[in-house]
Amino acid sequence: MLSITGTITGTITVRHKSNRATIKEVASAAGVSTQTVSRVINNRPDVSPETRKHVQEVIDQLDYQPSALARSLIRQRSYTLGVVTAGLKYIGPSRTLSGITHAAEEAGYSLLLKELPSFETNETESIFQKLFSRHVDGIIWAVPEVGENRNWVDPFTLVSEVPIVYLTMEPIEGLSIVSIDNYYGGKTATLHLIEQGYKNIGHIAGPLSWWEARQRKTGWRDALEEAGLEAGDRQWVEGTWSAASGNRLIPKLYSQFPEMDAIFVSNDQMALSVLQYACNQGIRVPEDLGVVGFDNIPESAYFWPPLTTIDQNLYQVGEAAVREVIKIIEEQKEEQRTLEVETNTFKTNLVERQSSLRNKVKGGVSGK
Amino acid sequence: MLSITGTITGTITVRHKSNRATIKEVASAAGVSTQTVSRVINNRPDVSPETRKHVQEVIDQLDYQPSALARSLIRQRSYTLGVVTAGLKYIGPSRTLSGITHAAEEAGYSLLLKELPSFETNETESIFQKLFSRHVDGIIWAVPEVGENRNWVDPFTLVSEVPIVYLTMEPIEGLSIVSIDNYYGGKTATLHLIEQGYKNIGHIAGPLSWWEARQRKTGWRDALEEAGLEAGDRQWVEGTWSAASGNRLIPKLYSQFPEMDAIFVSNDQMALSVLQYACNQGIRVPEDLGVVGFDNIPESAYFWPPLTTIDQNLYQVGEAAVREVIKIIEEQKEEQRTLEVETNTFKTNLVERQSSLRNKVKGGVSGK
DNA sequence: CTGAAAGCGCTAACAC
DNA sequence: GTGTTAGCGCTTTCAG
Repeated sequence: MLSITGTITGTITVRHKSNRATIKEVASAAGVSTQTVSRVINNRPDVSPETRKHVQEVIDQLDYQPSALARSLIRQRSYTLGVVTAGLKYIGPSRTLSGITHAAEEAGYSLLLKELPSFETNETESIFQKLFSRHVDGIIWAVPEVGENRNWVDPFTLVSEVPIVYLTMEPIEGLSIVSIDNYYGGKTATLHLIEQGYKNIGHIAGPLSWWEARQRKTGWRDALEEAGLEAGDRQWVEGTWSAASGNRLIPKLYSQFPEMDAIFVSNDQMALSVLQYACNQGIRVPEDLGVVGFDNIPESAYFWPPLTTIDQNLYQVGEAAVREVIKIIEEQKEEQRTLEVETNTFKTNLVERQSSLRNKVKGGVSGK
Repeated sequence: MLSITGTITGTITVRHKSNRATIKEVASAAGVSTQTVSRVINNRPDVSPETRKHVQEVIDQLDYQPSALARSLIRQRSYTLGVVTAGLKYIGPSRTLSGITHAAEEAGYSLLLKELPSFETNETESIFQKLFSRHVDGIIWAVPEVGENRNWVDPFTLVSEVPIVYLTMEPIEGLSIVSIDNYYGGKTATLHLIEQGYKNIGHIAGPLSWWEARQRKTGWRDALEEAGLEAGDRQWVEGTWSAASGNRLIPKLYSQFPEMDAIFVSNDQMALSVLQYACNQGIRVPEDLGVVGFDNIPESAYFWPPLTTIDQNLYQVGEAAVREVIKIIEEQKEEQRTLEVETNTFKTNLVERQSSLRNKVKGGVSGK
């Protein structure tokens, strides 16, 4: 899409002096050695109260701020985490990132951010190299597992360089992983529909190259089979996560599976297009068709009818990842040897709204 | 919301060696001085072909990667940009950030990310200090102008330290700014409704502490007044951007302004709740009520009816900000004196969909 | 073409 | 308590 740019150019005199005071300048201004200044800024005990006070005054006056770069170099510790993400324009990755930024801020760590150009890229090696060259203390690999994108670089080789926490992937022994239990989510959604009395439950899956999409689909299938219901191949289709794909696929699914009376859709965007289709075709939701989505995007409470969905707390996942990686970083300082490697899995929550409540009294809009 | 956490703990032997090769090691392994290695990795001409080849082999063999930290220190140039954002969980800020990451990657710059805990915080001073202490070459202040959040620190003082590009704010002479023309967007939306023959056009504004919300509202008002239509105070209400607020306010607006036959809503989420309300009340859109939103979120094409909205290319804004700040960084190396400080303003685009098309033949879903 | 010396800004280890 | 020396990993003089 073309946009017109308006540019107002004004020539103005600006000088970037960039005259940050150094420890040396502070030292000579205060008439002490750099060492003493160092002791003051690091709150070391062995400085006389008067000296400390005096040095502190000079520091304030010169607006001195120690260089984190120089410190990182000598301490071999940067208090910086590398974060690798992908698809920031989607709600999921950015929610996760938000959890990461807050937890990192709280712990006093800075963040070096890289966004992969796509979910499946083979540039992962160079991304890691760039992060290593900036001496990150740890890495959070916040890229969902898609296709072979976990296999470009051997994770164990990498972990030997620096602690790494992986997000959203199939648990592997020896790797630190934080995930949402998507299988549980898919199962919960489907069980809910079964409880509501629906018998013929279809599914619009996400792209099956995604681990999360496969997990959700398996949850759907297992719930049906365990309830003694059919879960055949004609009962599901594979989407791309986009509402456009849902829009395209829902007629196909109906033609394959005409008796369908409920549907578990693998994300809220695609569920939205199902609601739109239903509205267009005069199919009543939830009477003729029960619909459950996944993600609990903020809008879903305002769809028509309000969408029952599976809430996943990705913010929490981001926070947990930061805490986990920092834990490993701190531990490795002490005992150089064995580490507890954990897999943290968060459960999802069912958010019941009108789109699936055939039995109960239909209320108004309910938030999450 | 409470989530159950499942933790699988496995003790495993992992050793983080972190044995990155140094230039010294490469030098002695290759039997040359560190200086020669430095020349090779920086592609300097004055190395004999044989030496270069030999050194390069040793580098490859040792998997040597120069330390960006040490380089930054000595060169007084980090090739790192500070990015300050807020509200990453919203679609706008993360789209902008995505544009920033891609343009930065392309230009060979790393990104240090900070997210403000809220849009209005007075911690801005310390955020800047932290970025300075990491020697960022420039800063992108990607926080929308809300309330007094631009006045915590004098921007001119800051700019004297390091180049800064501000996003989404009222142009100020001497500051480098990249914005969307929200006034134009609001005007375009309203003119479109006028062209469709609507006469009584209401408005749900965003929170007026936001510069963008004020601009959109002024665009709405001016469009009406220039067309000789009324734009009184009873014709608008102030929301919070959330769908919940729209849901709460739309009855109020109707009671203030019963003859309303169209509405310009300041974002798509609130517009969604208007559509839901209309559906509930049996108000036909677009026949009884024309609706135009703002933002063009991906879902808006799948609302019912599909939502006419104003598309703003925030990805492009992010890219432009990176290019602008890098331009200033490079320029300041050469001529220490005068700089061209620019204000870049991008126009918005009207995306016509069913929710406002009373006159034209109603088609199906139209994408952007 | 190549190496030796100095130093970016800071801190660890040792003297006094 | 405080200062001195050395050096994190690299690049920039300046000799040779």
